[in-house]
Amino acid sequence: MDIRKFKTSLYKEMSGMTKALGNPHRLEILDLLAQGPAAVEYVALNTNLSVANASQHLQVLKNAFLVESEKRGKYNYYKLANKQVFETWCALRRLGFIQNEEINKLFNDFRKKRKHLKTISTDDLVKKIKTDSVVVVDVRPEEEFKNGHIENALSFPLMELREKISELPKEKEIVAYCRGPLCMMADDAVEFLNQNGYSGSRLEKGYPDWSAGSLPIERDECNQRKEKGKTQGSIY
Amino acid sequence: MDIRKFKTSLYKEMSGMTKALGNPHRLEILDLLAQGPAAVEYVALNTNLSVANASQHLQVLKNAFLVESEKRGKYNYYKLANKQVFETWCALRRLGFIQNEEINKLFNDFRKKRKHLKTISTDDLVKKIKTDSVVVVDVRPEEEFKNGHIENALSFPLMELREKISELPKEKEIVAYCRGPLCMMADDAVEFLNQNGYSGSRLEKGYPDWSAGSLPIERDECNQRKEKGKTQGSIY
DNA sequence: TTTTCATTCAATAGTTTTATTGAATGAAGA
DNA sequence: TCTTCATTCAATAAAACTATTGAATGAAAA
Repeated sequence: MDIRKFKTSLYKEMSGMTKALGNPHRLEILDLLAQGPAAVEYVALNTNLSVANASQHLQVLKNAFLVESEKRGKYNYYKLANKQVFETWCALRRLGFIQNEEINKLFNDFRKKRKHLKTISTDDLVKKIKTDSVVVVDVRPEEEFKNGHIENALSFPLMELREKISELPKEKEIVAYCRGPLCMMADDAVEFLNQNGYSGSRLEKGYPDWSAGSLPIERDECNQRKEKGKTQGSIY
Repeated sequence: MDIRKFKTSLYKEMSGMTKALGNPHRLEILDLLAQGPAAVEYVALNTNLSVANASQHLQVLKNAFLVESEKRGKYNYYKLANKQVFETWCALRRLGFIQNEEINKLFNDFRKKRKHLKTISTDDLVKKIKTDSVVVVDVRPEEEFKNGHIENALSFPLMELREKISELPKEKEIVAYCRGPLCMMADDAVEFLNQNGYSGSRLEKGYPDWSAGSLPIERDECNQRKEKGKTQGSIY
């Protein structure tokens, strides 16, 4: 039947996309690329994959039109193909938390172990920024900060927080944010801040969610440049 | 590293869901279940799968918490686990059409072959219903109509349209709708209507989209009942 | 030109997914 | 009780996916 063939082709083509999403590493890669363009080695470092393996996963995502690549100098930068990719990932993330008890448990158990850290919503942060009652701190690696960050946020990469913490004011609330709800960098930062007499809290979601909500951001002009050997892997 | 383990578990758990979505038959099943609860045999008939195979795919979806099942009499009815499942499927569908040229091509080629059929948006239909200038016709199988349909729509299953067409008024515009944008039943209906001197057009999306948009629907009171041997497979 | 090196390619073995088949289950009806 | 039959289960072979390894590519730098 003609219509059967059509439907078979259509759903098959659709599943090309969903198949590409059906792998834990590729989901993690998408979550990372939501921060901005990244080279293969950076992706590999931050996802605990070998370079060859990361490259292959990136190619799978590329063939499914979920990411695009662009050569800059000797690096090949991959990024999400468009906003809808991030929105779809958000829908999946939300679905996971609603439907899968195990995901909730994993998440809550992990966060509880690290004390009860204060969390604030995007709306609350917007209000607090208006009254100038908070300092917003971006704890992601500097590269990601440069690719785009919440307006007026300060870059305090988690790795450098120990050395730089004294630059922060003790009398203001410090709101830390990171890659997103599945990222624990902001939690680590808040715990460390609280231990040192600061009043810290974490933004519930991360930079990509903020940006997707059309809230004010800033971007480094010359984010093309990349110093030799400067690539800093995450500690995880 | 502790955080690495956590992330690995989290993304792995998430991929349980996306893996279940990574198969063309299961996408088609989800699209079908968006119409309402359906028994295994009905799913099998409408997706061109063997009963055993359909059952297995349904179980995969169930283990991923995407669908739920409920025994009624001797039938096992499966349905989408919640609204977010449909919303996620919509996000994926949208992504497919935005990103995948091949999907667009498939779709447009197929529709062009069947003449240029007039399509109207949900908003337009809402307006036209207010001015009472249209007759809305549900061309899905009767079972699906009974599970829920657009308010005041008439049930004209595609299979019975030929016999029942004379019951429709020639002076009003007839708007046909079906399962959704990937379903071609409404197209078939409109083509047949136009060939017979009616002024037909198809609603762009389908019943589940209408319902998800909180637009007015009706539901049969006694949709539990199912007459023996009444199960009508689609013609595809 | 030669060297360097980020990335990709190609081959492979191990694992997972898939469709098919026929049998088993078990609830409803006779 | 026995029969019916919608669904699930179990086994299997074919296909697809995955991580690993080491080599190949090819553009930038020396």
